[in-house]
This record gives sequence, structure tokens and C-alpha cells, in this order.
Amino acid sequence: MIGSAATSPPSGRRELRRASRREAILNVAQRSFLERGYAATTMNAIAAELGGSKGTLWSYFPSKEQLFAAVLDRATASFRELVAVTLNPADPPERAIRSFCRRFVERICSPEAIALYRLVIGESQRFPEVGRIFYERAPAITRKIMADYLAGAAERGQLMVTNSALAAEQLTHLCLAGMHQRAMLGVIDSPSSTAIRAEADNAAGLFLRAYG
Amino acid sequence: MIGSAATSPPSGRRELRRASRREAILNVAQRSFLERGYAATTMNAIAAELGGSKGTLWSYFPSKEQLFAAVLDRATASFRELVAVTLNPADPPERAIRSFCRRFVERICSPEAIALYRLVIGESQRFPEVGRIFYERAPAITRKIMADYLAGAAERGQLMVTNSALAAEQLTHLCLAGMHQRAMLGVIDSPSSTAIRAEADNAAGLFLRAYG
DNA sequence: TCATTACCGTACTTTATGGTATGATTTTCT
DNA sequence: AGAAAATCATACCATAAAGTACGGTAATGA
Repeated sequence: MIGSAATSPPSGRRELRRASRREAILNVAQRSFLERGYAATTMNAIAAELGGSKGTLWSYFPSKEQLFAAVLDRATASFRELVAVTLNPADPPERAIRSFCRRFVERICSPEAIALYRLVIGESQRFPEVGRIFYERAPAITRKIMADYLAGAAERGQLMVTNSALAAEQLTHLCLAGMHQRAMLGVIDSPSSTAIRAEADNAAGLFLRAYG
Repeated sequence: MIGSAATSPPSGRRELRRASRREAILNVAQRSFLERGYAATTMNAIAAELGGSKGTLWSYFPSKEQLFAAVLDRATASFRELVAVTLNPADPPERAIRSFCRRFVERICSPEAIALYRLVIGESQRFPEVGRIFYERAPAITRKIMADYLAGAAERGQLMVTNSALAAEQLTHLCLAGMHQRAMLGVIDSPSSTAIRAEADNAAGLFLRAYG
């Protein structure tokens, strides 16, 4: 066993246990950060909810800031998957875009998505890299997918799109126009699925009238 | 001088001084809240920057929460004026809408507007009325003005708008699609005026292609 | 088996902060 | 001038939260 990856051997009982404990900590911390924000989340509360002792918590994450960074790292990564939406170039563009909008609005208005968005925006002043990382991982990627699709549709003569990156930005933001903004500001709680459908269809409708 | 308004006599040296002191406190507090957020703003720092003593500060605002509420009250009120934009029904609609978008994007992307928006969103979880008050005072009013204009333009046969409230929501949100989001997330700092013009013209262009 | 490593419980330290108390000083009103 | 109100400087209080220390106990690996 000479060269068996001294730094990161994937198995071994201890490493497994350690990894799962780390996950448990991140789960508890994420819930707390998302529902209470950074300042109102206390390490004590996390340790208490975790059941273990404070020393253990600090042995995994040596400071609150580092725990926060790890939580955001994981949350934004999974957020990217949450809002990743498939676009089928074989469908007629009206259909593909409408179905994209429905799924996108639904996911972006979910309570977890709203909470994460709030947290990121609220803390992006004090932790500037938080906003940038989130931007690259979520909105930028979604828009890239949409822009590629739109460029393809334009090439196939299905849409009159010249600047596909701009059009993608416009479409995805049209999906945030109504309920998402109200949800962010706490004006509404969690929108019904019929309201979501209507919202998405409005966004797609405007976009298709302009570029169809 | 029998009935000279016992509760709120506008002048009198003491009242004037008191009012101006209150303004000074709100100015200092607003700067701090906007640039550091609620939690990271300390009453000590405000008192120190103010120059006076702590007792005086507390004699004006008996708690940090009440000071915060007063700051937000004033800030959202002035924000409403900041983004209030005139729409001239005598102009051709392309011109009116394009000029609205330019001014709107410019104001909404100003550093103060971004900071306020961030603060409101970040704290709307712990102080739910903050988000609601802001919503009513800023986005809702702007949209109402726009919706009224669009309804008039539709009546005059200038635009093909059926749901003016929805169309207003879409237009104002199109103005936030690009730089505003990036500014909120700290991806860019403060956009140039040429970028603002381009952004606004894109929003107006899409809208007019769909409804023109 | 036995050394090692991780974990537990709990008490502790340190620092920061919202808020209070007080006695002296200045400003305002009559 | 002189009473009343406001302000100042400063010391103080209570609490809360991040982070540390430590002795004992359970799990892990050879």
C-alpha cells in the first residue's frame, strides 16, 4: 500500500464517518442560515440542534465564516441543479419556451430558492464573493443554456433572435417579474401552481410576440 | 395664542433644533445601515459619528429597531421620489417609453438604490413589514404610473396592450434584467451611462416589438 | 489488546453591543 | 436673571455569542 493516495483516500471507516458528519453539520447549518440569515444564526444553536458538543463543531469548521462559506458553496451548487431546465430543440419553439418558463418559475419561486436568493443578496455586501459565486453558478448558467438554445432556434429560422445572450437575459428575467419579486419582499408567501402557470405563460407570451 | 396647536407647533427654537438634530441622526444612521446592513450597524458607531453622547441618541430613538424603522420609512419615501418618472402622453409612445426606461434604469442602478434594495431584501425575513412597505412605496407606485399611461395609450390606439397592469410589470422588470441584477450581486460596481442607455433601449425595444 | 483518534459535556474566557444612570454643562424660554 | 429642558461625557450593566480548555468516554485501526 505504498502509493494509496495519502491525502484523500475515499474509504476507510473513519473517513466515511467524518464525511457524513460533515454533511449533517452542513444540513443543520444550511437550514438555519436560510431561515434566519447570517447574523441571527448562532453556532450554539447549530451545535445544540446537532446534538453533539461545541468542540466537535469547531473541529469541522474552525469559524462561523468558514461554515457559512461551505454552506453557500453547497447550496449554490445544488441550486444550479434545481433550476437547470432542459430545452428540447426538437419541440416547436413556442412549446419549448413555454415549458421552460413554467418549470423555471416554479423552481425559482420555491421557498428554498427564495430564501437562498435573499441570503445571497443580503450578505453580498459584507461577503462580496458570495454574490459573484452565486451569479456564476446559477443565473449565468441558466442564461447560457437558454442562449445556446435561442441561437440554435435562430439558425433554424424558428425565431428572429439576433443577440441570443441578451434575449436569454430578457426571457429569464421576465419570469421573475411578478410573483418572484413579491415573494422576495414577503408580499406573498408561496404562489399557487395555477398562478405560476399564468405567470410563466405571460413571460413566454411577451417574448414570443417580440421574437416569434 | 390660545389654540396654537399644542401638539405640533411648527416653529419655536427648540422644535426646530430638535427636528434638525433628528434629521442629522437619520442621515448618519441611514448611511450606516445602507452600507453595512442592520446587524453590522452599531448604535455606538452612530453616536460616535454623530459627535454627541449616547443618551441623546436614545432620547430621539428609544431602540435600534425604532431607529431602523424611521430610516427605512424616510429612505423608501425618498426612493419613491427618486424613481418617480414622468410619462408624457403627448409624446409618441416609442419616445415616451424609451425615455422612461432610460431614467428608470439610471436611477434604479444608482449605488444608493442598490444598497437600499439589498437592505430591504436582506431584512425582510426578520422584519416582514419592511418588504411590504417598500413594495407599496416603490415598485407598486412606479408600476401604477406606468399602467395608467399604458392604458391611456391603448385607448388612444397607440399600443396593443390589453392588460395594462401586467404590461407595466413586464416593462419595469425588463429594465432590471441585466445590470441591476449584476449590481445587486456585486458582479459589477456602478454601470456607465452608455451601458445604462443600451440596457434601457433593449428593454424598451423588446416591449415595443411585442406591444407596438 | 492497546494506542490513537474522535467525541462529549461543560465550564470558561473574551469581546461586543444594546441600553441605563448620573452629574456637569449648555441652551432655550419666560 | 433664573427655571426648565436638552446635551454631554463617561462609567456602568446585562446579555449574548464566538471561540477555548479540559478531563472523561466511546469508537477505530493495527
